[in-house]
Amino acid sequence: MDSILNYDHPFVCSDAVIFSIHSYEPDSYRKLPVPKLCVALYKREETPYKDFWCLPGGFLNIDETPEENIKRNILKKVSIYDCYLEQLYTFSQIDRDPRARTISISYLGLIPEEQSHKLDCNWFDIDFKDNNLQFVNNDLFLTEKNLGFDHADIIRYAVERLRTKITYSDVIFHLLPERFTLTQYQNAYEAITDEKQQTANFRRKIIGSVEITNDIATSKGHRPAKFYKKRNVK
Amino acid sequence: MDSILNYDHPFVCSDAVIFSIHSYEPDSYRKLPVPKLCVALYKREETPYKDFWCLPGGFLNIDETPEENIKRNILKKVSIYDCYLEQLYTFSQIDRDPRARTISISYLGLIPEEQSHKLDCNWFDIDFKDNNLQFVNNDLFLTEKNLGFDHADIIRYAVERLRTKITYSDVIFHLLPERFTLTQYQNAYEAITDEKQQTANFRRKIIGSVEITNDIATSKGHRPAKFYKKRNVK
DNA sequence: TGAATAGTGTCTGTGAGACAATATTAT
DNA sequence: ATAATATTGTCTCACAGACACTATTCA
Repeated sequence: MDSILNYDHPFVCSDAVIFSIHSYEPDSYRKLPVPKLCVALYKREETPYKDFWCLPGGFLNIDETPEENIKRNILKKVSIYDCYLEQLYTFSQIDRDPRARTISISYLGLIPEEQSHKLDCNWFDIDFKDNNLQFVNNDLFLTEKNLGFDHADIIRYAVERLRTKITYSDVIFHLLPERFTLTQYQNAYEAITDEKQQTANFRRKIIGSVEITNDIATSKGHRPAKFYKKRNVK
Repeated sequence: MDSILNYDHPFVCSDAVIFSIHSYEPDSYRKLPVPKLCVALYKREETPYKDFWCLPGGFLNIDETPEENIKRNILKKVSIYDCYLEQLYTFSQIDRDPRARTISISYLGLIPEEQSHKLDCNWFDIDFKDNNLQFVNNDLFLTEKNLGFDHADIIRYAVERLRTKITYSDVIFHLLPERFTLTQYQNAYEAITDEKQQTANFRRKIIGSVEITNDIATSKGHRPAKFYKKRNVK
């Protein structure tokens, strides 16, 4: 037993890909009409990868679980104190960290737009150009090469997981407010898949997962939408 | 940087849930007519969990990847030198190993029946009683409590993953021989899901994933089945 | 009234599920 | 012929996709 206790073993860390949807209303500071899937990044201030943009995360202490660790680190690095989180994949290329041998337990996180705007955190819209991700925050434009470590790989993997998962689960509700219009729902879906849906078909597909409320959206110059909420029955 | 290099950090290990399908032909040493999903276990010879049955796995060295590590350990502990493997989940309860703080990167493995019989390895049929797994190898009967560590949790998780995955992917072919009858295919599917399929419907569902060969099975007293193989086009 | 967005109707094809029937082999 | 397993046919229903249509608000 003691023999295992002092052999040279890898370090463990966590990294989280936290997504939100940013809508950019026409009356917003930007004129982009398309809702975008976006990700929370922070700029590293130490070597290695100083000044590169990274996913929030950090080294796992001996007395904490990876879930506790990632929560601690997303609060510290992107100011998010609460969001949906699920384990994604464990990345373990030998050379993924130049400081030491590390493996990273990655997490997928989701947070609704309204909450995301309240945080001291840099959100980057994700553009899917060919097969390469690009990241945009106002005037800041990043490619995969501007990200530290293997974090572009992790984000790519997280996008795939999210796209798959919205087809058979309810996770998309973690990106929506408590009450939402079906257009908001469809916008979120399209932002994730990067594919337009036909409204009538889309609504038939998802109508069973929501229930209508008595609230009605305010709008200008057109018919206002009804608000829905997640249906909680199985 | 050096500061990270000597802090007390968790150990990393791997564990593999390797499945096969055992058919038990009526002329076999057993009279069970139902094909069974089974899992490769070995009996631990050291503390902790001495004499408990465990998944093959071991501690990750500083210079190997988890994939290399799990391959090394399944060869050492259940004599499997080659099989399909994919990462499953990383288990990390604080107290999962009484020796030290460890996290385990788990893998899902699949191996066809003919290969499984050639190995020096104990295969346990899995019975799904209520919500509790039971494991049977001839006269040996195990419940979840006879397994070491959190390995019953890991097996449970692996079964779920496998059940989900056969509905949208081709992984089931890793449990079948190169050439197989559609009855073999259906048997494997039913062993995994623990649910009977209607043959006509099942065949229509999967017929696009296979192509027929010129070979015909040998059989006694009834119509022989045609052999199929995996269709390799996309 | 018209612009703008919300929301619905209909047709078609595909595929799953239930159930019944036919086909082919060895004895 | 019969037993035993392989293999196919038919009907129904649910749902996805394409596309055209109607509804409601404010200016």
